[in-house]
Amino acid sequence: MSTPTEPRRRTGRPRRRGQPVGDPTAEILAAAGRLFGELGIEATTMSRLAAEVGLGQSSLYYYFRSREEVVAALVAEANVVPLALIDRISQTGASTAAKLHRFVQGDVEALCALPFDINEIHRIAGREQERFARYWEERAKLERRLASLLKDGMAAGQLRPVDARLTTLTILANDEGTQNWYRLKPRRAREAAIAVADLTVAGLLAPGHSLEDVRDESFRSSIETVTPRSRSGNKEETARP
Amino acid sequence: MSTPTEPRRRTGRPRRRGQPVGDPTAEILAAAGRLFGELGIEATTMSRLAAEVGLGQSSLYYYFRSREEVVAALVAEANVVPLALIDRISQTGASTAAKLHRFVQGDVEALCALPFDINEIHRIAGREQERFARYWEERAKLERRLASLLKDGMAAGQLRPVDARLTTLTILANDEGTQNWYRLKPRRAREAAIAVADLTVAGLLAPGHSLEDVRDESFRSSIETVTPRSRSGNKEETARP
DNA sequence: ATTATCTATAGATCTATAGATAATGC
DNA sequence: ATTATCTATAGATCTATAGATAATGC
Repeated sequence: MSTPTEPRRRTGRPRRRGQPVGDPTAEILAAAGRLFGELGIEATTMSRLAAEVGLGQSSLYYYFRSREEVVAALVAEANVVPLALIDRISQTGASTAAKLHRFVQGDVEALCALPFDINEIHRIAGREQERFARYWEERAKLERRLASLLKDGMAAGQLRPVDARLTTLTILANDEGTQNWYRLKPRRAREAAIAVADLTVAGLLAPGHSLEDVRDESFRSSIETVTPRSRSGNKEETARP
Repeated sequence: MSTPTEPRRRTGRPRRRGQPVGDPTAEILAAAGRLFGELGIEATTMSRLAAEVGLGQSSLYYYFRSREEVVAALVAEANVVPLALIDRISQTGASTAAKLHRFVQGDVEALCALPFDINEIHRIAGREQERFARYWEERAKLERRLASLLKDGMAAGQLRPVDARLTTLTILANDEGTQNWYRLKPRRAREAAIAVADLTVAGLLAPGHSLEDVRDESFRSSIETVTPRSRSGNKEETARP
């Protein structure tokens, strides 16, 4: 519970095998994410998770009250990255279409960088609406942001008129569906992310606007932006070239 | 094992509670599909499934060698509907864009009509490539069909030039992602299916072609086609209005 | 005799708790 | 004394099998 700034010495009975770490909470969560992706959430047991971080099974209960709590901790993270992404892009001075292009590409890449299947998270969070109220609030926020982006674009005449809400849900669904096939394949994921962004933007541009122009603007504006969008939420990933 | 034409009398010890049925295999599979969707595949136990069809848990083993076999039987069905759909549409005389529109709309609707989460099926089938070889063959077939449809459209100048394979995968991923949000919500699913089809086709049309024209042709051609695309693969579904 | 079910249960997990124990810190 | 681990285990499942049994059919 103290500051994790330095690799501080910890007391307590030593582990039977394996290196003592600082606060293992983060390590446990990272391992859980990996295993959730590898084996599926339901199939990941506390024993397996403990083995992954070099602890005894029961030792996990020192850090998490229950298995459910581990799941909840990861569920909580799922909407954070896309929300931060759309916030950051919104502050940009780019045109709506370019913003949309950047969002879709970034969202697909971010989802693909998650170690677990976002669709499984949805399913689990969906089964217990109250328990995961926070999750659904953030999801709703994300939807509102994206919908208002679309409305801006329509008002400006850059996007053709569509049902903003329905299109929002479709776009997010597309991004998530793509995750299924390109998760943890950074190179192909980037390629796919651009393809999805192209398809989405081209599908929404009003007549007389060219996808090429939007792409150019999107890539240019994403370079100009200060940060190259750190994917630091995900330690396991090697940076793509 | 005999012909299921008439509600034939069955012998054997009677069920403790519940109606005797003809061959319960189909009923078991239908119930399994429903439960897989409701509880998730991993969380569906043989006890729960047995209860659902009014049998004792161990009686299921008279029809299926193992739990895995039940899963495999449902996995096997997942690609059948979209494959049949693209075959049927291909034989039509419509333009490529209209065919594409019809396929996407039909695919989304068909996926949404499945009682279970197609993404979960993918995950399970993906984990054991050899065991589900048949599944992946059919999937590959579906991809080939769709890719060649796209190539036709590009050759005819109706679609803008894109990477056919990458776009194929993107389209299928989009359809599947949509399933996550509209499964078992027939009305909204239809609306969403049209939205996805619109977005997809608009995103691929070459300059000078209008989405409106394609939509008109798509709807017209789908009415002209003999069958209104029975969804008979899925007995539980009530027809939508 | 054959069939389709049932009851009972072995064996394998899995979660979560109780309580012991080996470190460090005071 | 406090902390972080361990060992051991209760209690709850879950899958799959063995073997009994109540029907029908011959």
